[in-house]
Amino acid sequence: MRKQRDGESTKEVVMTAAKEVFAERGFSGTSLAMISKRCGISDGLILHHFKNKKNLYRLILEDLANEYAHTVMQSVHKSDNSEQAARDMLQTIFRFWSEDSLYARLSMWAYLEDQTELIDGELELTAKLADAVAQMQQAGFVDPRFSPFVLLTMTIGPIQFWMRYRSLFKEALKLDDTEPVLNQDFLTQYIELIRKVYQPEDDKKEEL
Amino acid sequence: MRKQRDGESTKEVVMTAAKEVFAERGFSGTSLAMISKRCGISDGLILHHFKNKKNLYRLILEDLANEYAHTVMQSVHKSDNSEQAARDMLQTIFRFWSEDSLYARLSMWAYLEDQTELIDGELELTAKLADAVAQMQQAGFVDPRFSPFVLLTMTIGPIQFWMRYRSLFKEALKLDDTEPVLNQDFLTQYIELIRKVYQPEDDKKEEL
Amino acid sequence: MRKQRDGESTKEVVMTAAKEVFAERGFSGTSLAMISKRCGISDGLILHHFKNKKNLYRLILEDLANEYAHTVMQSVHKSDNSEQAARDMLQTIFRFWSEDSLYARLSMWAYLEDQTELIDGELELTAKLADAVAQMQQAGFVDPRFSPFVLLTMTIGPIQFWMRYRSLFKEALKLDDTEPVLNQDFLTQYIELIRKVYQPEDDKKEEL
Amino acid sequence: MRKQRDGESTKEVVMTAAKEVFAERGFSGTSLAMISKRCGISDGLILHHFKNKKNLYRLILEDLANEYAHTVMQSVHKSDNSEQAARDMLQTIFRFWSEDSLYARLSMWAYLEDQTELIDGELELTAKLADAVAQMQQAGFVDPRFSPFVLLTMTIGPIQFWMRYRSLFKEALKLDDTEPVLNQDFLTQYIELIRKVYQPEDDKKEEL
DNA sequence: TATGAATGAGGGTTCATTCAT
DNA sequence: GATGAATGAACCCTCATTCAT
Repeated sequence: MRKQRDGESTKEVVMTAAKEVFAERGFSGTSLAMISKRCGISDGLILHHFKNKKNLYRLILEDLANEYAHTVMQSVHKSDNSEQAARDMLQTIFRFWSEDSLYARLSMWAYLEDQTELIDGELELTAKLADAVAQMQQAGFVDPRFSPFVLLTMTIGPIQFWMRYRSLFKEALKLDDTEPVLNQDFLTQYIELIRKVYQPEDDKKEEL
Repeated sequence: MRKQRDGESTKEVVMTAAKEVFAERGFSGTSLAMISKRCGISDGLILHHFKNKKNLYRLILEDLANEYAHTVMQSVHKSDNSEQAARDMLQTIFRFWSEDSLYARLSMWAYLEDQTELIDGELELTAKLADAVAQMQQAGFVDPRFSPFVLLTMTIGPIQFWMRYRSLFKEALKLDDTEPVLNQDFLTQYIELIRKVYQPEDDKKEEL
Repeated sequence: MRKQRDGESTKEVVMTAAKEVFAERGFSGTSLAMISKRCGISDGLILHHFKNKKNLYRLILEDLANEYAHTVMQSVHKSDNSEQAARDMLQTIFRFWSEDSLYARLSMWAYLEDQTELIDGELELTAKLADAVAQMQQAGFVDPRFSPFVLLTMTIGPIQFWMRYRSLFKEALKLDDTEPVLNQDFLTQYIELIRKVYQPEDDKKEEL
Repeated sequence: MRKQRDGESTKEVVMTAAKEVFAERGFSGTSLAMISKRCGISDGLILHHFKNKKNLYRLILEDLANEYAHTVMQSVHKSDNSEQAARDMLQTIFRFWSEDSLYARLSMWAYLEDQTELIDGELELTAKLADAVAQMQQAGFVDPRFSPFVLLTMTIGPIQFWMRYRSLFKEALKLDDTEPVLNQDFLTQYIELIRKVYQPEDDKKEEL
């Protein structure tokens, strides 16, 4: 029994719980009863505040999409085309995907369940990132032979893959490191490889 | 009405239909009625053959895992550590993920829904692939500074990412090419980039 | 937000809206939310003023019953037993049923839903009308062979039937007239027929 | 628990019960639970056989409409334009409305709840009846000054009105007769009045 | 007076599963 | 092997009503 009568806080409590459950079981695997149970708020009240299940889901996805876009965008804006700036941006993206597994899972669910809200949020972001890459190409920092979206694919793809398969790797390869160590290890090598990927061929000659 | 009394063929028909529907809507988003409708076999009979819904799902995932492992393994075994062999293997993997979207989707569903059957199938495979990479490192074909599992991540991650986001890229970057063209285009650049990733630093010096 | 703090006007606004919705969808087909939406007053406040849904319905029916009784009664009282007076009364009843479809519908709903308030209102009225008919019989204006309540049935029954089926007739008989024309047309013939019904047999002989 | 496994009989049982409950409380006032309770068949099974509530309702209305149309039509076809035949038809209609109150109530509910199935059934019938009246007018049996649909209104309207208000009359006029007696009494007078209504003016002259 | 937060019951419907045929 | 009748639980949602503000 909830007698606080504070709609705004109730909404927040529900959304937090819902975000978790939706991340765990997806839209159709989640019942209002589950959310209700997790946050102790009757499903009737949840519907009262969010109209219906789909709408609640939509709001959560939008929320998350904004958060992601905002975080990444900020690190893009701060970038001054220096290598360090680029490296920082990669770390931001990496952290977002790795630290908040909610986002990674919800994004996947949304993709599979044809819920386009999150995806739409990533659309704009992708265009921006591609643009940034193109600029870096013009500035001569990035290998110009490859199209920006292929480079982006080479950049973000491994991060998502890593998030999904790291525990599998641990098992398959009988690695003993703890996950944070593994993560750090991966990140170091990953950044070095990304450097290789983006590096113009000319650089190598110069390096010699 | 099916009166053919042929259990085996019935099973196959059901599994084919179920594979499609499960790939589209996941486990909890799929009802036996949907499968029944798609293959024209009463849900009663489906249960008769497969005991219950979960079991049907499990069988499908196992089936698929075997198929994937078998296909990829074959291209690994044919490999003679030459660069061409490596390139062939990448194409095989790429084709598997891109041409049979069923596998890509089911694999994702299984991951999200904590259904380990598919993942287990990929486990063994991953170990094999990592092993192959290690051998290539020892043979001097692959940059030895990176651990095999990071290299694998750099290899397969982009493919999966591409599968999922290619239509998004098309929209975001206002690309006019048809999807097959886009695919081929990507594959070409991707292979070149992978070459860059795997290439030992020494090679570059030699190249000069 | 209504902050007028005028209970009386609020009540009226609610009742007007409620009357409409109840007339359209009956008691169990109407929700407080519908009424609330139509008049812009929160359902909490509606309950505050009317205690509960049933009570609101009851009040509306009573209201309407009074209005009907009052209107018809007036035209009965003005009657001086002349044929013209009788004709006027018929027109009054006809107009009430045809022009204010709210009454016709609510009366039907009330009957079907075993809500006796309206019916009770009509009870008293019916007795009065029967009495009037009896007096006209004694005065020799009306065929004395028939009991007043059968005559009333022959009088009001067709009106209600007409209200309900006129659009059906229009369609079934492919009549092109607009509804007002159809109504007027019907009324003219109807009054003539009612004259036939009430007319004492003797009159006809006299007519010759 | 029903273990008879006879779909056809189950359907019948459900429809009989549903017809009663729908007649009592209308569509939106009836819950599947009520029907389920009355016939002892789980609501799940009801839906299994009838797809959904609306469909069940529709089937019942169609059923009833057919029955009514069939009954009345038969008595029309037997008619040989004689007065006796016409009288028989009236009795048929009267009996249908008075004996099976289910029809009267369901027809009213359907009208109010905008369920057109029953009404549609009556449409065709009305056209047929109007046609029959027109023929009798041409044959000189019926007063030609009135349009058939007004005459029909004068005929059927009172019957429906009577069904609805007879108990009210009993109370208002303090009649002591039992309802069957009252019914018979009404029918006799009603038929005589209808005779008056249809009778051509000429007849009266001839009568003299 | 007026709102809207909160509840619990019940609405129609879907669904996996069992079982008689 | 094959069907579909039958069930009961769960699902999302609506609703009348209560109550804190």
